[in-house]
Amino acid sequence: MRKISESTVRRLSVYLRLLEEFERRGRDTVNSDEMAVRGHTTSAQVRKDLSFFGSFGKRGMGYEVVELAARLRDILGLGKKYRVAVIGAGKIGRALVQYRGFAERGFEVVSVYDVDAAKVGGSWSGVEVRHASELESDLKDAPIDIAVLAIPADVAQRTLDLLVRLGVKAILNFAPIQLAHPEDVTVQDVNMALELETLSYALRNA
Amino acid sequence: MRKISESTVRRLSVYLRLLEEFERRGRDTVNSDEMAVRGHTTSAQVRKDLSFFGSFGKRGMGYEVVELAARLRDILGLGKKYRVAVIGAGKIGRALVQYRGFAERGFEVVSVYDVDAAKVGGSWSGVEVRHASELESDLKDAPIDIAVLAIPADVAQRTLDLLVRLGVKAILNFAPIQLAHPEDVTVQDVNMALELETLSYALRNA
DNA sequence: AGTATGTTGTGAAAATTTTCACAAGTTGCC
DNA sequence: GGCAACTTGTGAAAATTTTCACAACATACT
Repeated sequence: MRKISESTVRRLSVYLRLLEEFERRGRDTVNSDEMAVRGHTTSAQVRKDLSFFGSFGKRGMGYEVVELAARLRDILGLGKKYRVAVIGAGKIGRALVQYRGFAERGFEVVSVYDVDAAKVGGSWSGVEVRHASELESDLKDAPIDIAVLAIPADVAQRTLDLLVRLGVKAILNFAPIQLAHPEDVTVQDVNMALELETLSYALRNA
Repeated sequence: MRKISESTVRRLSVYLRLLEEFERRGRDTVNSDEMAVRGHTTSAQVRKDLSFFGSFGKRGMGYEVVELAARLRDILGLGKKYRVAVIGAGKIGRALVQYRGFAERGFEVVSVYDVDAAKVGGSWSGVEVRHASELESDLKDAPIDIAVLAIPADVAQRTLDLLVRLGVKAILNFAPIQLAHPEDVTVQDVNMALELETLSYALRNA
């Protein structure tokens, strides 16, 4: 398949969010223009994005909400459950474990790791906090699909290297640092400093 | 000034993070290639990004770390302090108020708002939790620069409309929904579902 | 059946972003 | 001073992404 750009994938995710809202409201069909307005894009862009994967609409009519949502979930790989490990039992780690949206979308947090003995052994919303030293043997017994790095910047690279060595291919990184990683490993950064600085730039140049 | 792309602004932010690390380590100079490797881009891209704003390097030598960092802070508008209000005293709101990186970069959280009477009146790290109904009069007395939306999706649009009416021009949105807003208002979305789905897509198509 | 209206899917054009490639400038060394 | 080694800054080329524009359908109504 032709390489799909990250922008397109992110927009598909946005479209899916809208479709889910329409599903809840019981709407039957939607057209590309409605999706565009909500996604801050254009109807041509919506149709082009979808066209990379097939032809899901009906000329003159638009798209069936339920069907298109199902197609998008399939395209985005949301058909299966993912096992997630959260590394770092600080505030971000805690907020993530408790975040309902995670489980709703099939991302199951199976364990939390930390180096702080005071936290190890506890249970957060039914998820056990384990010592970081057990990560290696745990992952050998029961591999995970996604690791969330919610640890300080100065240990993030080292931890990522370990995770890569243990075969993890997808990482959600909250540490405010750019991590080096092999090509076949996907790293998504969530970086508050970056978002704030983008706002700051916008304000300065308003 | 020629319109600068959001990609460029985000990369500048990434470069700044690296420069700050080098400042701490006491490094004097850096060249475009070192910045490129750490920012997952190319040296030509680094130089092009900087060239939109001026010419900060010295041929044959690279860039002075301290000077370039200062220039980037200026470009990104980090010279001034920003007054931030957090709307929503849930888990995300709490994590944000306690997040040190915020204050470090000159983003001062001046208050937190919620509708839950049980939370109102409390103090989080010295920041008072106030009732949402006071937002309007508070902002008239003491305007804020940035509002952080850490509230459920179904009240996010309504709240954004209010904030816009009160003159807020920059919003950091944690609600998993695309918000409509005037052109002169900047909205930055932090959307976990989106990041997870990007990872999911990558895993599926690995 | 024919006409009017609406909307998709998609090549082609336009716009934007990234990469290339090299002249110009800087330092260090002999 | 002259030569070698680097590295920036930047037009031009290449690649990618977005927008345009319209033929191809689909439905509803008379």
